[in-house]
Amino acid sequence: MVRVRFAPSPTGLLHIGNARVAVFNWLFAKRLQGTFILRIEDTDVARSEKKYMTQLIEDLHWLGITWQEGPDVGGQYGPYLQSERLHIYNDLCQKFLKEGMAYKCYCTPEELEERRRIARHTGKPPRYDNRCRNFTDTQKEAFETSGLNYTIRFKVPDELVVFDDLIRGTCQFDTSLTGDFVIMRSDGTPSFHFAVTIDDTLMNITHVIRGEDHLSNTPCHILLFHALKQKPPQFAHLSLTMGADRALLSKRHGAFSISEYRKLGYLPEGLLNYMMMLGWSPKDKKEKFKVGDIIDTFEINSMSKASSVFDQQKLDWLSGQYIREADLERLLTLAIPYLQEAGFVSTEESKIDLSKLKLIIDAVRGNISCMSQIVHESEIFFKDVVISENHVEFLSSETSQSILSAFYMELQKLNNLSPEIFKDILKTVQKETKVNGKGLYMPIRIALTGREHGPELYSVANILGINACKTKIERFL
RNA sequence: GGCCCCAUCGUCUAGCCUGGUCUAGGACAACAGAUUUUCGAUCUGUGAACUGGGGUUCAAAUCCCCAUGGGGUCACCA
Repeated sequence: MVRVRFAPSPTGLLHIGNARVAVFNWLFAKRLQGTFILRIEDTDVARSEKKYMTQLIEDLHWLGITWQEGPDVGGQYGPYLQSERLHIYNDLCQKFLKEGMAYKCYCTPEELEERRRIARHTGKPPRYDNRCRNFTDTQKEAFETSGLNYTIRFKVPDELVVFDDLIRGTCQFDTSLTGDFVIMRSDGTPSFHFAVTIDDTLMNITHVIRGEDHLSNTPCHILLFHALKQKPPQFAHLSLTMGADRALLSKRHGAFSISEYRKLGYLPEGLLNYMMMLGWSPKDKKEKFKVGDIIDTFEINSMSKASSVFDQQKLDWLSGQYIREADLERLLTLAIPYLQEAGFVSTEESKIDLSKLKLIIDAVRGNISCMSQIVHESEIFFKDVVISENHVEFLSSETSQSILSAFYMELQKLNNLSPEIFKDILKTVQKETKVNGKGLYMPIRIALTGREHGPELYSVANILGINACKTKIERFL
């Protein structure tokens, strides 16, 4: 039975990079009908916050990712919050200490930092020098009675660690180059390395799928698995996602948190699709695909080894594609909160003209990539748009005036408007003014909307209605 | 700096494992044309890449080595 986990630390918002790791874990589990587990690594007391965990769960659910075991749903291998498992780490640590696999280190953070600084300065690797490892008994006793704070470090044995990575193939590390690392901090909380291996063992994790930033940590973990007398799981290290500057994707690259995208009104299936495109592609080479359709073809070893650059433009394109074919009722539901916030429609849903709204959404959906853009696109239907000076000038030109007045005359003959009627009267205006194409449409578009871009003019006029059209044109005659 | 991973159009990628079918395919973006009597949307098309150097081979994007470049890691963060 395949068991995989996504193990974020609740120290910030879930962003594209992390979420992508969750997605591939989830996909892998689905493909092999395994179990997907959510484990929260909140051992960093200073930075972990409950609200981030809540948000993280919400964001994952929004994307459509579900797990069989986790802090919110329970499971037989719990608890799934590392902060609730401290006694486990502690017991094991005592065992390590007793068996001589670990030792107390009395170096202070300041000393360590200073030594690292010097090492870096002299071009040496900034690793721990294992100095507390071989204290004599009298030295140990002296420290013991001193009451000084200490951390507990793992005695890293010198060996050549070899493992097969599902994505990268055989990887080798010489651990004599690795310093003894901390497994228990002076405040009694476990370090990442320690907690991870213990939990992966106790939770029977069969495959560890994580970012490539953990590749160099893997030998440390394998050593710990050995110390725990456990067979290490299979590893798969995913390529990383970078920003446009080729630096690891992070907050400073902009709005990359999942909740941010949600707030902007991206459709979750679009975002999910995009994240899967980073490092993987389906056999049929389609860019747009539904998760359900590709699960059976997913092979983790076919994933790209090279890191990829996050491309907002492509996300926008893909997301736009989903909006174009989304169910109109669904878009309506999604759009209403944005329109309410903008003050375009009533906060009481019963007072909203839903059929008109649907017309509007259908008219503008081709021009947006996320639902929040509906506000800008539909503003022309709800507000008297301010016309810029350039446009005023443009509309007062001789040809513009002739078109506008001819158009107005035609409107006067009518009681109502439809896309067809609009096209008909434009035909008449064209004949009268001898202007066609862009020259004919642009003055009317600008007079009606105050913009050069927008939905098809006939649907704009149709939605506006005959009276609004008349008054808007009157202003420029 | 040591160690590790990686390297195809500007970007995401196919091809690489199992050399020949690759004058390297697709998508985003860019540009051009068509269509819409309109901008946009849509459709069609164009330009755009095997990092460099050595090998192996009849033949290398594909296998090997070196160089270069990028990234990661070496924390009482995860």
